Amino acid sequence: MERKNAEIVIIEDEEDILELLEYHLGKEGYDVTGFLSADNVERFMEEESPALLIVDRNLPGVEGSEFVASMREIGYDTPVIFLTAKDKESELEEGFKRGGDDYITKPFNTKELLLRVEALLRRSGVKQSDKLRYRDLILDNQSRELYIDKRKIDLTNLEYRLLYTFVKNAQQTLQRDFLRDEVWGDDSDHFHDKTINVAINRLKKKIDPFGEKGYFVPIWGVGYKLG
Amino acid sequence: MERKNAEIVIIEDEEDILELLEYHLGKEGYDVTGFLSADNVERFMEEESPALLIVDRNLPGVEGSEFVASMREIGYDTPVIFLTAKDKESELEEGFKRGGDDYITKPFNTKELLLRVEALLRRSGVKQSDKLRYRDLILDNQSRELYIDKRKIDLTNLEYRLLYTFVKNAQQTLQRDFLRDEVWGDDSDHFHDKTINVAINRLKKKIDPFGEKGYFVPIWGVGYKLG
DNA sequence: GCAAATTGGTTACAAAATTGTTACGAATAC
DNA sequence: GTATTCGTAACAATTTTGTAACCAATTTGC
Repeated sequence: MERKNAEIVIIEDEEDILELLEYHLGKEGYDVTGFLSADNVERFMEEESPALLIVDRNLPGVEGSEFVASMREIGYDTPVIFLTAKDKESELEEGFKRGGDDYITKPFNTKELLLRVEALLRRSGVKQSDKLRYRDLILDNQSRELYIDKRKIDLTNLEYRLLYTFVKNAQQTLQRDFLRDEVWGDDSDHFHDKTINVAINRLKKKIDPFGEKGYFVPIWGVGYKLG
Repeated sequence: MERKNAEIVIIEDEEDILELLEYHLGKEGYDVTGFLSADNVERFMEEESPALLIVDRNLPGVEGSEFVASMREIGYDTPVIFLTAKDKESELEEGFKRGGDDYITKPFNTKELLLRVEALLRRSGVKQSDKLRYRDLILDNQSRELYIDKRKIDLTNLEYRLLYTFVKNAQQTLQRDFLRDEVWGDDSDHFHDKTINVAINRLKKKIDPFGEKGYFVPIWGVGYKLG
């Protein structure tokens, strides 16, 4: 069961460790955002609702477990894995008591960290996000949104279904008949010649206003293909 | 938040360790049942539905993680903490992959074990009885009340369920069919077109009388999404 | 090569589909 | 019996999408 693409926030003041974590988690397909202190994390959480927090205990300013406690206080139930160099029993207890779910001591084994992240996401019931990618297009099928370079592009229902069909069948030439059945539904009796053209045209304008990317390549007499 | 009296099953073939665990967990108020092998555990689980399993990896007969995997296979989602003398990375991975939630190596620190048991019970337990947040909305699921900026907003039963469904599935586009099933119940034969619209409309007016916050974004031809 | 034929591209407009709003009354709860 | 809740209906407002007309590009037959 894959749960990749989940959004993970890391709060860690040691930059090399932060980078290491970002690298490994990113490679696994998680969407990682790193912070060097807890300062702006609350605002970020309001906006993004990440699925998991990895928090260093020993942060500058507010201490890690204090931050988590205050998050719990105001109602956030986001799963937390504490990270710490210290190994003292009292600190461990404090971390759990303040709402931590797991505890990993530095230096940590990367494999174990990844396994614990996965296990915790599984247990806390994070919904698997299914995103489809094609070049710089990211189709988030849960929110039914299209992102290009992290920018959200509004699509109508028809446009979304159309683009989805193409991305789902990337590398293939989609015949007009296929598109009609798949996107418009095969019950349509009178199907105008240019309906597909116009729809693709409008889609093109939205995702590539300057016509420089050539997403849709017409295959003459057949249909279209992603390019 | 006390979660004592929870029923815990321990499967451990070394009798002295089993006794030690039974003693400490019992002292904390848990209802503990020990097994020396996985043999009769499945039947016990059918009868008692324990809240947590503590499973030794190195059991006589069926290996611990195999047992857990087979439990998962037939639908049990009971949280599992593995216990093992071994510390090899491959075993760790196998344990997590087969559905374990946590991993403690022998000899273990009793305090840490108790903390991890508590944390896991907390996480897997009363998942929905807490507070749900979305932006400035706080849904207290115990009292079934909505707070906005610490001010209580009275909602009807339907309105609460509707809002709950949205907050529970924030970031997702909820299709009309889904909302009908989830909020109104799937037994409704004649479901009027506009029922959802009107309900959302009323909810909107209550939580955002001036229509300045845009909580509900219509997704044309699909449904609604929190915005 | 060149013109005719065929297919795709573009634009504006109108129809169609969907959502928003309000009022009314039946059902339910108090 | 009164008040609240909620579904229904009618109508308004909005958004989307198909159609048609025309232009551009490509292929085909000669």
